[in-house]
Amino acid sequence: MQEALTILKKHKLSVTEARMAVLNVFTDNEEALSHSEIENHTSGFFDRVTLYRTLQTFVEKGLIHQIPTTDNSVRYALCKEHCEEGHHHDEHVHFVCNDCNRTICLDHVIIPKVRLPKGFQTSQVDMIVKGTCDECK
Amino acid sequence: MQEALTILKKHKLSVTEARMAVLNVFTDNEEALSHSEIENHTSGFFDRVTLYRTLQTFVEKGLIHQIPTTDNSVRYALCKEHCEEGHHHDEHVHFVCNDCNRTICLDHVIIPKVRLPKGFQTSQVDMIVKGTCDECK
DNA sequence: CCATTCTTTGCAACAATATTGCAAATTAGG
DNA sequence: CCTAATTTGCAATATTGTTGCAAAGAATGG
Repeated sequence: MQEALTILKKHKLSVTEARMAVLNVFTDNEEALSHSEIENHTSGFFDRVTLYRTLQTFVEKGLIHQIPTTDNSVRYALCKEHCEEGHHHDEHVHFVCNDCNRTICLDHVIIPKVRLPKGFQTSQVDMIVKGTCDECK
Repeated sequence: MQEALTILKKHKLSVTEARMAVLNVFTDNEEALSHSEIENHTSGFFDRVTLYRTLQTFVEKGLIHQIPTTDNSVRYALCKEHCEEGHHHDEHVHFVCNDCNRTICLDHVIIPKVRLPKGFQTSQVDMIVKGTCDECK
Protein backbone atom coordinates (compact mmCIF):
# COMPACT_ATOMS: atom_id res chain seq x y z
CA MET A 1 0.00 0.00 0.00
CA GLN A 2 1.21 3.43 -0.91
CA GLU A 3 0.09 5.37 2.12
CA ALA A 4 2.18 3.49 4.66
CA LEU A 5 5.29 4.00 2.59
CA THR A 6 4.64 7.72 2.35
CA ILE A 7 4.19 8.03 6.08
CA LEU A 8 7.42 6.22 6.84
CA LYS A 9 9.44 8.34 4.42
CA LYS A 10 7.87 11.52 5.68
CA HIS A 11 9.14 10.68 9.12
CA LYS A 12 12.55 9.56 7.88
CA LEU A 13 12.17 6.00 9.08
CA SER A 14 13.70 3.10 7.23
CA VAL A 15 11.17 0.96 5.44
CA THR A 16 10.81 -2.52 6.86
CA GLU A 17 8.28 -5.27 6.58
CA ALA A 18 7.17 -4.97 10.19
CA ARG A 19 6.68 -1.23 10.04
CA MET A 20 4.75 -1.43 6.80
CA ALA A 21 2.52 -4.13 8.20
CA VAL A 22 1.78 -2.26 11.41
CA LEU A 23 1.07 0.96 9.56
CA ASN A 24 -1.29 -0.88 7.25
CA VAL A 25 -3.18 -2.20 10.24
CA PHE A 26 -3.73 1.38 11.30
CA THR A 27 -4.73 2.69 7.90
CA ASP A 28 -7.12 -0.25 7.46
CA ASN A 29 -8.75 0.28 10.85
CA GLU A 30 -10.32 3.51 11.84
CA GLU A 31 -10.30 2.64 15.52
CA ALA A 32 -7.55 2.84 18.05
CA LEU A 33 -5.92 -0.50 18.73
CA SER A 34 -4.21 -2.17 21.64
CA HIS A 35 -0.95 -4.03 21.42
CA SER A 36 -2.65 -7.41 21.41
CA GLU A 37 -5.11 -6.35 18.74
CA ILE A 38 -2.27 -5.25 16.54
CA GLU A 39 -0.58 -8.55 17.20
CA ASN A 40 -3.69 -10.35 16.01
CA HIS A 41 -4.15 -8.15 12.97
CA THR A 42 -0.63 -9.00 11.86
CA SER A 43 -1.40 -12.68 12.37
CA GLY A 44 1.37 -13.08 14.87
CA PHE A 45 3.78 -12.84 11.98
CA PHE A 46 6.18 -10.66 13.89
CA ASP A 47 7.82 -11.18 17.22
CA ARG A 48 6.11 -9.57 20.16
CA VAL A 49 9.27 -7.64 20.87
CA THR A 50 9.34 -6.20 17.38
CA LEU A 51 5.85 -4.83 17.87
CA TYR A 52 6.75 -3.22 21.16
CA ARG A 53 9.70 -1.53 19.56
CA THR A 54 7.84 -0.56 16.44
CA LEU A 55 5.02 1.04 18.40
CA GLN A 56 7.52 2.81 20.59
CA THR A 57 9.37 4.41 17.70
CA PHE A 58 6.09 5.31 16.03
CA VAL A 59 5.02 7.15 19.17
CA GLU A 60 8.39 8.85 19.53
CA LYS A 61 8.46 9.95 15.91
CA GLY A 62 4.89 11.14 15.99
CA LEU A 63 3.25 8.67 13.61
CA ILE A 64 0.81 7.46 16.21
CA HIS A 65 -0.48 8.66 19.56
CA GLN A 66 -1.41 6.82 22.72
CA ILE A 67 -4.81 6.82 24.33
CA PRO A 68 -4.99 6.26 28.09
CA THR A 69 -7.21 3.47 29.37
CA THR A 70 -8.42 2.14 32.69
CA ASP A 71 -7.87 -1.47 31.75
CA ASN A 72 -4.13 -1.67 31.39
CA SER A 73 -4.23 -1.91 27.63
CA VAL A 74 -3.01 1.35 26.17
CA ARG A 75 -4.37 2.01 22.72
CA TYR A 76 -2.71 3.55 19.72
CA ALA A 77 -4.13 5.55 16.83
CA LEU A 78 -2.70 7.11 13.72
CA CYS A 79 -1.90 10.79 13.93
CA LYS A 80 -3.62 12.81 11.27
CA GLU A 81 -1.12 15.56 10.76
CA HIS A 82 0.84 18.21 12.55
CA CYS A 83 2.22 15.66 14.98
CA GLU A 84 5.89 16.28 15.39
CA GLU A 85 8.62 14.30 17.01
CA GLY A 86 8.06 14.43 20.73
CA HIS A 87 5.11 16.74 20.54
CA HIS A 88 1.63 15.61 19.59
CA HIS A 89 -1.07 17.89 18.33
CA ASP A 90 -3.86 15.38 18.54
CA GLU A 91 -6.02 17.43 20.79
CA HIS A 92 -9.22 15.67 19.90
CA VAL A 93 -11.58 13.68 22.08
CA HIS A 94 -11.42 9.91 22.21
CA PHE A 95 -14.58 7.90 22.55
CA VAL A 96 -14.76 4.44 24.08
CA CYS A 97 -17.94 2.48 23.41
CA ASN A 98 -19.19 0.37 26.29
CA ASP A 99 -20.96 -1.94 23.86
CA CYS A 100 -18.66 -2.73 20.96
CA ASN A 101 -15.61 -1.74 22.96
CA ARG A 102 -14.13 0.25 20.10
CA THR A 103 -12.02 3.32 20.75
CA ILE A 104 -12.78 6.03 18.24
CA CYS A 105 -10.93 9.25 17.47
CA LEU A 106 -13.43 12.09 17.25
CA ASP A 107 -11.11 14.18 15.14
CA HIS A 108 -13.47 17.09 14.92
CA VAL A 109 -14.29 17.32 18.59
CA ILE A 110 -11.62 19.55 20.05
CA ILE A 111 -10.74 19.30 23.71
CA PRO A 112 -11.80 22.51 25.45
CA LYS A 113 -9.24 24.47 27.40
CA VAL A 114 -9.47 24.39 31.18
CA ARG A 115 -8.21 26.80 33.76
CA LEU A 116 -5.85 25.12 36.19
CA PRO A 117 -5.02 26.27 39.71
CA LYS A 118 -2.05 28.56 40.14
CA GLY A 119 1.29 26.94 39.49
CA PHE A 120 0.15 24.14 37.23
CA GLN A 121 1.54 24.12 33.72
CA THR A 122 0.04 22.10 30.89
CA SER A 123 2.02 20.18 28.32
CA GLN A 124 -0.59 17.73 27.09
CA VAL A 125 -4.27 17.00 27.51
CA ASP A 126 -6.30 13.85 27.02
CA MET A 127 -10.05 13.53 27.12
CA ILE A 128 -11.80 10.17 27.05
CA VAL A 129 -15.54 9.93 26.79
CA LYS A 130 -17.25 6.62 27.49
CA GLY A 131 -20.73 5.70 26.42
CA THR A 132 -22.59 4.27 23.46
CA CYS A 133 -21.36 4.96 19.96
CA ASP A 134 -23.43 5.91 16.95
CA GLU A 135 -23.46 2.36 15.61
CA CYS A 136 -24.45 0.67 18.86
CA LYS A 137 -27.13 3.04 20.04
CA MET B 1 -8.67 5.23 61.95
CA GLN B 2 -12.24 6.30 62.06
CA GLU B 3 -12.72 7.55 58.54
CA ALA B 4 -12.00 4.26 56.82
CA LEU B 5 -14.50 2.46 59.01
CA THR B 6 -17.16 5.02 58.22
CA ILE B 7 -16.59 4.71 54.51
CA LEU B 8 -16.85 0.92 54.58
CA LYS B 9 -20.07 0.96 56.57
CA LYS B 10 -21.56 3.64 54.40
CA HIS B 11 -21.06 1.37 51.41
CA LYS B 12 -22.28 -1.72 53.25
CA LEU B 13 -19.03 -3.58 52.97
CA SER B 14 -17.83 -5.94 55.63
CA VAL B 15 -14.95 -4.60 57.65
CA THR B 16 -11.74 -6.50 57.16
CA GLU B 17 -8.11 -5.83 57.86
CA ALA B 18 -7.18 -5.59 54.22
CA ARG B 19 -9.94 -3.17 53.33
CA MET B 20 -9.19 -0.95 56.29
CA ALA B 21 -5.51 -0.89 55.41
CA VAL B 22 -6.11 -0.03 51.78
CA LEU B 23 -8.57 2.70 52.66
CA ASN B 24 -6.11 4.16 55.10
CA VAL B 25 -3.50 4.33 52.38
CA PHE B 26 -5.92 6.43 50.38
CA THR B 27 -6.93 8.73 53.20
CA ASP B 28 -3.27 9.22 54.12
CA ASN B 29 -2.23 10.05 50.56
CA GLU B 30 -3.76 12.83 48.58
CA GLU B 31 -2.50 11.49 45.26
CA ALA B 32 -3.88 8.75 43.09
CA LEU B 33 -2.02 5.50 43.49
CA SER B 34 -1.20 2.55 41.30
CA HIS B 35 -1.58 -1.05 42.33
CA SER B 36 2.12 -1.44 43.04
CA GLU B 37 2.24 1.74 45.07
CA ILE B 38 -0.62 0.52 47.21
CA GLU B 39 1.19 -2.77 47.60
CA ASN B 40 4.22 -0.92 48.89
CA HIS B 41 2.24 1.33 51.18
CA THR B 42 0.75 -1.73 52.84
CA SER B 43 4.26 -3.17 53.22
CA GLY B 44 3.39 -6.23 51.21
CA PHE B 45 1.40 -7.40 54.17
CA PHE B 46 -1.44 -8.64 52.03
CA ASP B 47 -1.44 -11.00 49.14
CA ARG B 48 -1.32 -9.38 45.75
CA VAL B 49 -4.54 -11.14 44.86
CA THR B 50 -6.30 -9.66 47.84
CA LEU B 51 -5.35 -6.20 46.69
CA TYR B 52 -6.64 -6.85 43.20
CA ARG B 53 -9.93 -7.99 44.59
CA THR B 54 -10.14 -5.22 47.15
CA LEU B 55 -9.54 -2.53 44.56
CA GLN B 56 -12.04 -4.13 42.25
CA THR B 57 -14.83 -4.13 44.83
CA PHE B 58 -13.96 -0.59 45.85
CA VAL B 59 -14.36 0.55 42.25
CA GLU B 60 -17.59 -1.38 41.81
CA LYS B 61 -19.07 -0.03 45.02
CA GLY B 62 -17.99 3.52 44.27
CA LEU B 63 -15.42 4.07 47.02
CA ILE B 64 -12.64 4.82 44.57
CA HIS B 65 -12.38 5.75 40.91
CA GLN B 66 -9.89 4.79 38.25
CA ILE B 67 -7.72 7.20 36.32
CA PRO B 68 -6.66 6.16 32.82
CA THR B 69 -2.97 6.16 31.99
CA THR B 70 -0.77 5.59 28.99
CA ASP B 71 1.72 3.45 30.84
CA ASN B 72 -0.36 0.45 31.78
CA SER B 73 -0.51 1.31 35.44
CA VAL B 74 -4.06 2.41 36.16
CA ARG B 75 -4.32 4.64 39.16
CA TYR B 76 -6.97 4.82 41.83
CA ALA B 77 -8.20 7.69 43.93
CA LEU B 78 -10.73 8.08 46.68
CA CYS B 79 -14.13 9.35 45.63
CA LYS B 80 -15.20 12.45 47.47
CA GLU B 81 -18.91 12.00 47.52
CA HIS B 82 -21.92 11.36 45.36
CA CYS B 83 -20.27 8.32 43.82
CA GLU B 84 -22.79 5.56 43.63
CA GLU B 85 -22.50 1.92 42.89
CA GLY B 86 -21.67 1.60 39.22
CA HIS B 87 -21.89 5.29 38.52
CA HIS B 88 -19.15 7.74 39.34
CA HIS B 89 -19.66 11.46 39.67
CA ASP B 90 -16.02 12.36 39.88
CA GLU B 91 -16.10 14.73 36.98
CA HIS B 92 -12.96 16.56 37.92
CA VAL B 93 -9.70 16.91 36.05
CA HIS B 94 -6.73 14.70 36.89
CA PHE B 95 -3.26 16.12 36.67
CA VAL B 96 -0.15 14.04 36.05
CA CYS B 97 3.17 15.71 36.80
CA ASN B 98 5.99 14.90 34.42
CA ASP B 99 8.52 15.68 37.11
CA CYS B 100 7.43 14.12 40.37
CA ASN B 101 5.14 11.68 38.58
CA ARG B 102 2.30 12.24 41.01
CA THR B 103 -1.29 12.02 39.87
CA ILE B 104 -3.39 14.69 41.50
CA CYS B 105 -7.15 15.10 41.65
CA LEU B 106 -8.03 18.69 40.87
CA ASP B 107 -11.34 18.44 42.65
CA HIS B 108 -12.36 21.97 41.85
CA VAL B 109 -11.56 21.89 38.17
CA ILE B 110 -14.70 20.59 36.54
CA ILE B 111 -14.50 18.87 33.19
CA PRO B 112 -16.27 21.03 30.60
CA LYS B 113 -19.07 19.51 28.56
CA VAL B 114 -18.38 18.71 24.95
CA ARG B 115 -20.75 18.35 22.05
CA LEU B 116 -20.42 14.93 20.46
CA PRO B 117 -21.40 13.99 16.91
CA LYS B 118 -24.91 12.72 16.33
CA GLY B 119 -25.59 9.30 17.79
CA PHE B 120 -22.95 9.30 20.50
CA GLN B 121 -24.18 9.05 24.07
CA THR B 122 -22.05 9.89 27.07
CA SER B 123 -21.96 7.91 30.27
CA GLN B 124 -18.63 9.01 31.70
CA VAL B 125 -15.87 11.48 30.98
CA ASP B 126 -12.20 11.53 31.93
CA MET B 127 -9.79 14.36 31.44
CA ILE B 128 -6.09 13.99 32.12
CA VAL B 129 -3.76 16.94 31.97
CA LYS B 130 -0.02 16.38 31.92
CA GLY B 131 2.57 18.97 32.74
CA THR B 132 4.39 20.42 35.71
CA CYS B 133 2.65 20.65 39.04
CA ASP B 134 2.68 23.57 41.43
CA GLU B 135 5.36 22.03 43.62
CA CYS B 136 7.74 21.12 40.80
CA LYS B 137 7.58 24.27 38.75
C1' DC C 1 24.74 -3.24 -8.71
C1' DC C 2 27.86 -4.16 -5.05
C1' DA C 3 30.07 -3.54 -0.61
C1' DT C 4 30.09 -1.34 3.75
C1' DT C 5 27.83 0.56 7.60
C1' DC C 6 24.12 1.20 10.41
C1' DT C 7 19.55 -0.21 11.80
C1' DT C 8 16.15 -3.54 12.73
C1' DT C 9 14.62 -8.10 13.87
C1' DG C 10 14.10 -12.57 16.34
C1' DC C 11 15.39 -15.46 19.89
C1' DA C 12 16.11 -16.53 24.56
C1' DA C 13 15.84 -15.56 29.07
C1' DC C 14 13.72 -13.15 32.46
C1' DA C 15 10.70 -9.92 35.16
C1' DA C 16 6.49 -8.06 36.26
C1' DT C 17 1.64 -8.12 36.26
C1' DA C 18 -2.91 -10.32 36.18
C1' DT C 19 -6.39 -14.27 36.76
C1' DT C 20 -8.69 -18.48 38.71
C1' DG C 21 -10.07 -22.32 41.85
C1' DC C 22 -10.19 -23.92 46.21
C1' DA C 23 -9.57 -24.64 51.12
C1' DA C 24 -8.98 -22.16 55.39
C1' DA C 25 -9.85 -18.11 57.99
C1' DT C 26 -12.63 -14.29 59.17
C1' DT C 27 -16.92 -11.48 59.46
C1' DA C 28 -21.86 -10.49 60.17
C1' DG C 29 -25.92 -11.38 62.42
C1' DG C 30 -28.86 -13.62 65.17
C1' DC D 1 -21.26 -18.11 70.90
C1' DC D 2 -22.81 -20.48 66.55
C1' DT D 3 -23.84 -20.61 61.83
C1' DA D 4 -23.91 -18.96 57.17
C1' DA D 5 -21.85 -16.17 54.03
C1' DT D 6 -17.96 -13.60 52.71
C1' DT D 7 -13.10 -12.78 52.33
C1' DT D 8 -8.37 -14.20 52.23
C1' DG D 9 -4.03 -16.67 50.98
C1' DC D 10 -1.87 -20.05 48.40
C1' DA D 11 -0.74 -22.40 44.28
C1' DA D 12 -0.82 -22.73 39.66
C1' DT D 13 -1.11 -20.51 35.38
C1' DA D 14 -1.63 -16.91 31.91
C1' DT D 15 -0.54 -12.63 30.06
C1' DT D 16 2.25 -8.73 29.38
C1' DG D 17 6.61 -6.14 29.23
C1' DT D 18 11.99 -5.78 29.12
C1' DT D 19 16.93 -6.63 27.88
C1' DG D 20 21.17 -8.41 25.52
C1' DC D 21 22.97 -10.22 21.66
C1' DA D 22 23.78 -12.34 17.18
C1' DA D 23 21.87 -12.59 12.57
C1' DA D 24 19.25 -10.49 8.95
C1' DG D 25 17.91 -6.64 6.43
C1' DA D 26 17.95 -1.62 4.77
C1' DA D 27 20.31 2.62 3.35
C1' DT D 28 24.20 4.91 1.36
C1' DG D 29 28.09 5.95 -1.59
C1' DG D 30 30.57 4.64 -5.03
